[in-house]
Amino acid sequence: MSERRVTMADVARKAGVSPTTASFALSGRTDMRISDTSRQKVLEAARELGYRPNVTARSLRTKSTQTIGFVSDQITTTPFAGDVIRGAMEAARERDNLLFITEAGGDRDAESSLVHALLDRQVDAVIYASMFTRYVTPPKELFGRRVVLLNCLAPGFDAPSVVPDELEAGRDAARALLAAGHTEGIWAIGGHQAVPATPEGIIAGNERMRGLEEVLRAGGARLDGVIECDWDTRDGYREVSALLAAGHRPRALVCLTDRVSMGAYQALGEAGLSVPGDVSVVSFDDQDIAAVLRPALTTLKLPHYQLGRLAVELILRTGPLEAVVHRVPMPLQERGSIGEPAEG
Amino acid sequence: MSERRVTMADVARKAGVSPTTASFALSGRTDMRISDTSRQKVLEAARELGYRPNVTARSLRTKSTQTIGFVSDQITTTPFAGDVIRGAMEAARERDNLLFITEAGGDRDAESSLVHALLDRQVDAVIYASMFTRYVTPPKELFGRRVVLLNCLAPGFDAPSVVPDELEAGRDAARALLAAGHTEGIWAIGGHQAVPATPEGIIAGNERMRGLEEVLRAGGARLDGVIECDWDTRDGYREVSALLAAGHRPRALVCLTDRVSMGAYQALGEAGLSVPGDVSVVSFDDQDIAAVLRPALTTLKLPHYQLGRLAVELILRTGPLEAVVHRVPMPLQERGSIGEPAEG
DNA sequence: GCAACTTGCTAATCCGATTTAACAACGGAG
DNA sequence: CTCCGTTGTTAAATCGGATTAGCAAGTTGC
Repeated sequence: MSERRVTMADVARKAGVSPTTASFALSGRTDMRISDTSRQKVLEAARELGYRPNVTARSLRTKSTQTIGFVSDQITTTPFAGDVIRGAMEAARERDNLLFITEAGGDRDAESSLVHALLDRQVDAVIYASMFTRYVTPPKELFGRRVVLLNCLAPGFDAPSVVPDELEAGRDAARALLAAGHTEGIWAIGGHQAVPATPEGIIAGNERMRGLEEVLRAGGARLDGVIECDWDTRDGYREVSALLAAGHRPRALVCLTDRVSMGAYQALGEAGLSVPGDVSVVSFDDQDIAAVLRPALTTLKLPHYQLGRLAVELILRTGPLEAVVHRVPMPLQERGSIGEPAEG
Repeated sequence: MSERRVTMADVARKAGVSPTTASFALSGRTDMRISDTSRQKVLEAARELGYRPNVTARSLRTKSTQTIGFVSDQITTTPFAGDVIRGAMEAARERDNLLFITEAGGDRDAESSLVHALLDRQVDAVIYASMFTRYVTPPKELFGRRVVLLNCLAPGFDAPSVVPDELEAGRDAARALLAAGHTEGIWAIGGHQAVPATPEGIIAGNERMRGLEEVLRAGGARLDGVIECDWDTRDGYREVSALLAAGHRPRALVCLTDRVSMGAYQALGEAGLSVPGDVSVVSFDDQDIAAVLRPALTTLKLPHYQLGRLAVELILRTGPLEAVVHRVPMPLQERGSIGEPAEG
């Protein structure tokens, strides 16, 4: 990229010392004896020439490129991507690292090819990311490499995972309802089980429900029903409409995702029921719509930024990576959709 | 990253030739005479050992890292980011290049620091991107470097720009209305001028209006009025409500962005006017909401993916980059919001 | 039969750093 | 005065490839 860069040799020449001395002076190693005067001369020369080390050349010897590869199935479409990448990027920058961002689009061959491209560039580690929490099988090229699994799990693959703490989020949803006084008339919309159209429910849905049921039961509250459905707005609308049409009068809805909540709002509105006056709603994910709904939705936020950040922080810790599952808290975004139980 | 890689020396040894011969055989250069038998032996050995060249080491000599840096002000929040990056990434992959993605968050110091980090890693070129079209001053570290400006303009800075063709989009909006028979009762909402809260209007707003007015006039149509306002949903709602309250009865609205269109829909709905039966609406940007509004919005799409793709394609073309402004067409997304003029 | 070319291959350098091994110069101990 | 240990510095090797220069062996031309 044009204009010869200043090299260490240039600095050494200007300072009147050998490249070796310049190297030691610049790296600031104390185990090699460099006089203060030499060190000053080198530092001064480097400053004047605007010297910056060539990371590529250095890495040839040191084996460290201060570079991390990021491979995901999808970075576009989803609201997930931006914040995860920003979290990873900021953590990387704090330690003078840079990120190669790639996307395989779910294609195994593309994935292998991308991992090769990353390894050919000697990345120090690879983040293997999924856009929703699920089980994955990383490409064989990653075996034995320094890898962190982001938002996914791979039993048998020797690497740490970083995932949202869905179980605790389920508990927190229950606690939020209990704290507002809800003990009956509670329904869950979206259910434990994933149906094919909602693969993101496989892990998230199950754990949210487990946590929810555990704390409700311990708190002496009752879950009147669990409605299984896909995780889209129309599903929430349809199921809640049906629920009301069947004569049920819920006091609180636990919607397994914000899109379902949005559908629930529509159904409740049509039935003349207000949130949270007649029915409280607590949700999960904190997607964009959560804040713009009226009333704004109380929801347990997927900690995208923190997931990205922690993945990089693990990588940059010294020492080998342990195959542990790190669960990142999903903070409760308290907004206006939970109230006291309606009378009657 | 663990496990010694296979080097070219390994391949040469296995093939029983010198590293030099192996290098020539593998690079497939025809100007160096290598016998077919030697070439075969080398290729065979490389295949068996699973040899892959070390791009980092190679770049030390060749000066090319097959790596491009991407610096933007913001990659999160905005719907812009995902598609731009995907376009850039896919174009890069087609030519065996990888992207360093960085975000400066509008901070000049961070920007300089990031550019340095990129240059230290010997990137072949840098894409300097803005999240909305505007004039920028790239950091001085980029002077004399191979740079493409994405979605921004920098007069005096010797680099090509890639921007949406807003002027032609304005013309196309006019053509779409003319084609449906509209010649009067046409109002523009969002105006030419940017107000402080809507910096993205500075360039986009002006050019869209210029194109619109030019073609409407040439087509014998009349623009009844231009309403200046910020580019948010509430602004569209307020201005269109006011317009109707003042007794005007528009036949077509040209909304300068989809968010304004959404507000206009609300105002029209409240006034009992239907789209497109009573009032046609044409818009710009094609944000997520455009497709989910009822009726779905006919809008001129910001070509994010194509912008990213073209930026990389320019960089990967051989030869010097010319400081030309490349305008990428904004395709008309024909949906349901334009109809024949209402009788009246 | 000998110079002039080809052909096929390799030794040696280079790219820009880091790191190992060794070498002067000096001071103190014996 | 020699031996030895410090101290400060540098020559040389190394990392993994690309590239230049040159060297043998075989062909061709006359």
